[in-house]
Formats: sequence, structure tokens, C-alpha cells
Amino acid sequence: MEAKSDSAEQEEAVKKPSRRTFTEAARRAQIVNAAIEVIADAGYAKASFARIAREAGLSSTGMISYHFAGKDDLMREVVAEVSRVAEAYVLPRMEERTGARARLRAFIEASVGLAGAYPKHLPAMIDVLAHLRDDDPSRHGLLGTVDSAADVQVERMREAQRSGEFREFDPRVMVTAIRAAIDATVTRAGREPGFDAAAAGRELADLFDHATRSAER
Amino acid sequence: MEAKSDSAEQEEAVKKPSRRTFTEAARRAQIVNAAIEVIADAGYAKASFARIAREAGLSSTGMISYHFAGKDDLMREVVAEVSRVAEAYVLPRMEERTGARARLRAFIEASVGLAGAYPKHLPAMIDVLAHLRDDDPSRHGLLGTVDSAADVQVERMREAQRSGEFREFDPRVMVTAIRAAIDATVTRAGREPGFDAAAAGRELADLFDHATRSAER
Amino acid sequence: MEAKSDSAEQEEAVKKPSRRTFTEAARRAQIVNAAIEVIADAGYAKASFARIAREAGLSSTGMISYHFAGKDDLMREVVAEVSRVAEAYVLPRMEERTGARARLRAFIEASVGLAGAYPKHLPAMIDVLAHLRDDDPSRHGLLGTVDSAADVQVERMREAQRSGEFREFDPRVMVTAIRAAIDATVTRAGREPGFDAAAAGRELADLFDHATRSAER
Amino acid sequence: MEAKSDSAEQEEAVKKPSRRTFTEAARRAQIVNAAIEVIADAGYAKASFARIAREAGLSSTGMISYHFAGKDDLMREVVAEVSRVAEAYVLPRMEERTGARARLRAFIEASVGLAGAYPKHLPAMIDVLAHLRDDDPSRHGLLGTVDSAADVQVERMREAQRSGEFREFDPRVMVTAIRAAIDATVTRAGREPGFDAAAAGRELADLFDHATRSAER
DNA sequence: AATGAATGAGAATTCATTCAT
DNA sequence: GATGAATGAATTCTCATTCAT
Repeated sequence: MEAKSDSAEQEEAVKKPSRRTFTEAARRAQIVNAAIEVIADAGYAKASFARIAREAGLSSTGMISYHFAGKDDLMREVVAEVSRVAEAYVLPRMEERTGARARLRAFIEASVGLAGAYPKHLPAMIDVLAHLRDDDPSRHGLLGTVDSAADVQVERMREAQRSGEFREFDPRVMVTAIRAAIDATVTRAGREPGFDAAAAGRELADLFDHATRSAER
Repeated sequence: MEAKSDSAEQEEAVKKPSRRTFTEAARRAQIVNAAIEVIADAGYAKASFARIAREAGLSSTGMISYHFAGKDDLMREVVAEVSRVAEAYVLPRMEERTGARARLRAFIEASVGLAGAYPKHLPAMIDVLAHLRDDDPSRHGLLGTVDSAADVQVERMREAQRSGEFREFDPRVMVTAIRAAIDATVTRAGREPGFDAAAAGRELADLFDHATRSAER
Repeated sequence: MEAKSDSAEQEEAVKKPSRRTFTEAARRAQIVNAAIEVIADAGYAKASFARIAREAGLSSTGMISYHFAGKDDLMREVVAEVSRVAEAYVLPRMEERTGARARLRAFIEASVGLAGAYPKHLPAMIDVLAHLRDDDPSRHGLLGTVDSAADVQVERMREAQRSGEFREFDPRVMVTAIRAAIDATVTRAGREPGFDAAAAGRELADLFDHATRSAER
Repeated sequence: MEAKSDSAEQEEAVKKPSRRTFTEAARRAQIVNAAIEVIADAGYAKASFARIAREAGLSSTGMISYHFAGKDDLMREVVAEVSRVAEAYVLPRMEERTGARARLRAFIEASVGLAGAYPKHLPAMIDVLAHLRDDDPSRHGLLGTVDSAADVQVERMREAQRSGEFREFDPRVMVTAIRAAIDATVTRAGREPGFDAAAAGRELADLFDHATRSAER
């Protein structure tokens, strides 16, 4: 389940994974955030180095190639950054609740709420991940974080089913559906001007509460 | 002989909408199907005319430009074709059921089942639609079919809520969630080799049955 | 000064110069007029077969290739047609005057006036001729008519100089200047909406009357 | 970070208008001169990036796109360069004369004489400007210089008419005629091998001296 | 550590022309 | 006589990446 060793290639792909100076890290962060901005605004397809460099206020695309091993490397960093931000936002909000139902509700509402705090982040990541293909060599690295998060969710659901809090269902299908529903809602929130994200978050939480809870009250 | 340039351009956007030869229709269909294949396999981003032409067994990309007014025109046709196929597959399966619950179930199962019969179609359309941006001029034309289908579903749900068959919820959020869940499941089906689409379809149907039905039996 | 014999090529270039059926002639005329229209409106550079065919109401560009040996052939016909029309318009108006001065004035005013009667013709021809290059094989054929008309004018001027009606000057430079001034004025007339062509014609005639007449009244 | 897309595009039309490197400036000049060469020799229609790149000794057309925002940008620069050269050649020669007649004569002779010093420049510019159409978005930018130069000439003529040095005539028609005559003569000079440009310049100057001067000495 | 210049492959599209029917 | 289909070369332009400085 981890990034196994097609390693020679794999390691080269991430530039200097250790030992990075401060300015280098700052530059990378600057570029990553510009990339998130551009991807969210113009879509992955139009997120060329040229456009990202312009957004970041850099004079040439060479700058980006200098700091990242390639487009894959940059995109990996985009996904990692968004994952980091999302986790920092969602996890605490889940942990202040108890019980599987309350936590699922918190997860969904926080995920949608994230779109209010960081409107570009989730759409950008969704767009990047949507472009991964089976044959893409960076696929495993990129999906690692996301997949393992999903695995955690699946495991939590299984536990809630064993405890009787959730009814019987295929947890993988459920997790897929929840993820997809959140993403679609966040995307709509970004597109439709007057969209009430908080309300939609509550609606989604209700939806999946009904979908998951066991019949016996 | 008058200033006709504006409307001329406008009309050209869709090439010769009426009166098409038999061979032309055949070629167009051949190209559209090749496009669906390529988009599903390699993604919209890599679905260049060159690749589509190769898939279709054509000697040059000029052929595609000859039969379609542009990439937009081709993509519009891809969406239209998939919509046509999907409707022909799903609608009859819904109509042989009665009651909102049974029909919703039929809709979901048929939609996922479609992935068995036409594994490339839905993923291709999803990919095309995902690339539409707000500023894209072809946006409205392409989304017309899809949006109006969603509107119909929303209206059906409102009715089922009035009749007491469905509980109270925001039907737009629900429709968005259902569509997203189906799409994500179909996409997974296309990617994961041993994926049991029929079972996943039943699971999804259960999920949204629980999510929509009113508490009082 | 005539079309000499690079003949094999030259003869092939003009399709079936003799023995043309009535419908063929009609089709050719239709296409030539469409070409004039398009060249005047959009410029020579954008006067593709596709655009001309559309203007002519033809369904395919093949039609044009069928009736003309090539683009050169069509353009030659455009020049010939405009020359024919111009001559038919200008010559009678010159011949009803006597004296070199009156005739020059009539020539200029009629040439500019032609722009009122056939606003597209002269601009189209100017544009076609402007695209001829020295190495262009169709150059001689196309310029034949035009050059010989210029030669006639030069000769007339020489005569008027001998008779004392015109002052001494280089008649070739004068003819070049007159032609260029007429063309530029006609072009302006086509472009500027409120342009008073008749007045400009009289101004031009005055201009070249002053420029040519001998001092002694 | 705001909606900057509109203005960004707008700005891009002219690439990096300020702050250009030395080598960049050199490359641009090299390309512009190659373009002038090609346009004069082969015509605007055949002045493709490929041909210009070959003339400039560049390995790829991408180079040109790298240094210019597009074909418009390059052509704008061609016009600007020729204008610059022409002004530097003509103005001093006018300023060492006094009186409207002498200055007009100097203007015409210098303009034609320019063809001796820079035989390709004027024909290239004429060809570029001839391809501008009313609907061309780059029209204003390109014609700005040229039109304003014409306006200055018109104003000068009006003054000379008030002072009695020039007879009464429509100065716009006159300026148009002069410009057209110069251009046609320069074009002929470029085409006809033995053409005596200096003599033709004197002839043209005579011509317009007669055409403009007032009768009373 | 940074940068501007260069590269060459690949993109969509338009073009005049040919050909079988 | 006429037509629609096909062709393949050529067009401008964008792209990620490399390299010398």
C-alpha cells in the first residue's frame, strides 16, 4: 500500500527530499500556492508553468523547473499541501465530538466548511487528482495520502458497524460516495455565487446520517 | 451580400447542423466513438486530435477538423452521444417501476449498470464536463442536457416529498450527491479490475434509499 | 510585352480557353463575382476557396477547383473581369470629351466614380495585384492587361506633351502617380463611411490637371 | 490574487514592454530585420514564421514566438522600425529647408531616396499596412504612427494655404495622393532593376509642386 | 541560488487540390 | 457535369524542460 521501490526513478522524481534551505522552502511554498490559485481558477488543463510563474510573480518558468523536478513533482506538492491544510482543519473539529455519528457529521460539515476558509484548495486538489491516469507513474505517490485517509475512514466505519451504531453496508462504497458528494458540493460552492455552503454542509451531513445510522434508535 | 459575417461565424460553430450525408454521419460517429475511447483511456487532457485520429484509424488530424467545426464541436457530440446512450439505457429501466423509491433505486442501479454495458461512455463524459470552466463559451450548450436532466430529478423529488414518500431535505443537494456518487463509483469500476459494479449499484441504491425515504413507514 | 511561350505550362494554367459551355461560363462568372466580394470585404489573404465558395452559395471548394485550374487562374479571371468592367465604365466617359486635359480629368473622375457603381471591384483588383511577386509565374499574364493600359496612357501623354498641351515631365512617373492616387482614394472611399467620392474625384482631377498642364495658358 | 485575467491578457499583447535585456533586444532586432527582408522579397502573405526564422538563421519558429507575443506583435515592430528609420532619414532633410514648397519637395525626394538607402524597408511596411482590415484589432496600434504623421502633413498644408503659398485644395486628398505616389514609386524602384530612384524623386517633387503651389508667383 | 534564452515536440486549424462516384 | 470526401502540407502558437552564465 505504500510507495514501493520503482525506487531509482521514484527518488529522483522528488528533488532533494532532505536538506532543504529556508529560502528554497519559501520559494517552493510560493510556487505551490500560486499553482493552487491557478488550478482552481483556470483548471488543471490551463495550469501551465508559464501561468503559474506569472501568478507567483516569477519572471521565467525556468524558476519552477529549478525548484521542482518536473510537473509531477509540483502537483504532488500541491496535493500534499492541500492534504495538510485539510487535515489541520478537519481533524480537530472531528475530535471534539464523540460517537461515530457525530464524528461523521463533523467530518462532512468541516470538509464543506473548509471551502469557506480555503476556497481554492479543495477544488485545486480535486482537479489534480481527476487527471491521474492508471499508467501515470506518479499515481501511487499522489494517491498515497488520499487513499490512506480513505482507509482510515473505512476502518472507522467498520468499527461503528460492529458497535451497532451504523447499519450494515459496504463501507468502501459509502466512503466513496461521501467523498464524491463533498467534492461536488465544494465545487458547486466555488462556482455558484450565492451558494450557502454551511447549509449545504448540514444537508449533506443529514443525508449521510440517514444513510449510515442503524434503524433501531 | 450584406454584412453576414457575424451570423455566419455563429452558424459555423456547429457544422452543417442539418442535412448531413450518410457517409458523413458514419465518419462523425466513428470519430466520436474513438474520442470516447481515448478520453476514457488517456483522459481529456491527452485526447488530442492526433490521438483520436490514430484510434479511429484516420490518416490525419485534418480529417477531424473537416468533419467537426472544432474541438468544442467534437466534445459537444461526445456528451450528446453519451447522454443519448445513457438515457436509452436508464429511462426504460425506471419506467417499469412505480413509486418514487423504486424509481430512484432503478435510476441508480441502471446508471451504475450502464458502466458494465458501456464502460468508457460515462467516464468520458465526466471527464469532458469536468473541464468546462465558467468562462467557457461552450459551457451552456454542453451543460444544457445535463442540467435539465438534473432539474427533472429535482422536481420529481419535490413531488415525492409532497406525497410524503420522501422526507424533507434539499433536493438539489441530494441530486448533486447522487450524481457525484454514481460518477465516482463508475469511475472506480473502470479503474479497479475486479470491481463488482452490480453490487456497488445495489449498495448505492440502498444508501440513497435510506437517505431519502420518510421515517414513517 | 505579350504572354510569350513558357507556353506548355502557361496554356495548361488556363483551363480550356476555348469552347466553353453556357452553364460553365455562368458558374465561372458566379464564382468570380463571389471572389471579388470576398477579396474586397476580407482581403486577399483571407480569400480562401472555402470563403469564396460560401459566398457563392456552393457546397464545396471542389466546385471551384473544378471550374478553375487553380487559384492563379481564378485570380487572373478576377483581374480580367474588373478590367472589363472598368474599361466599359471609363472609356465612354473619356471619349465624349476632347483634348488631353479634359480627357485626363474624365479618366480620373470616372475611375473614382466607378467606386460608386461597383464599390468592390477596384479594391478587389488592387488587392490581387498587390500580391503579385516578381517570381510569380502568373505575373505576366495578370499584368498584361494593366500594363498595356498604362502604356496607352503613357503614349497619350507623350502626344499631349508634343502638342504643347502638357508640360514636360516623365510620363511613366506621372501615370504611376495617377494610378496610385486613384487606387488609394478608392480604397479610402470603401473604408470611410461618409467619404464623398465624387468630390474627391474632382479634387484629384484638379490636382493632376495642375500637375500636367503646360504653364502658358 | 484578484480577477486579473482581463488585464493580464491585454498586457501580454505586447511582450514585456519595459525592461528588456540586451540579448533580447538584439534578438528582436535580428528577427525584425529578417521579417522586413522576407516581407519585401516574398510578400506579407508568404512571410511565415518559418520563412522568417530561416532568414534570421534561427533553428525554430518557436524562437520567434518566444520573443514576440504573436504575429501582430512582430508586425507592429516591423512598422515601428521602418517608421523610425524613415523619420530619421526624412526629417533632417526637411528641416534644412525653409518654406512649404521647399519642404514638400524635400519630403518627397527624401522619401523616395530612402528607397536607395533602405530598399526593403518601405515596401515591407506598405505590404504590412495593406493587410490591415477595418475589423483587425491591431489596426489602431499600427496605424497610430502613420495616421498621426498624415495629420501633421495635413495641418502643415492648411497653414501654407492660409499664407498663400499653396493654392486651395482638399489637403487630405492631396496627402493621400502624395503618400500613394511615393509608395508606388518606391515599390517600382524595388522591382525594376535599372530604375533611377533619384530622378523619379525629382519628377514626383515637380509633380506635386505644380499641383500645390498657388498661381500668383 | 537564480535566470533568461533556447529548444523541439506537439497542439488545433486552414488550405488548395485530388479523386471516386 | 458536379459533388462530397479525403489528403497532407503548412500555419501560428504553447508547452515543459535544459543549459550556460
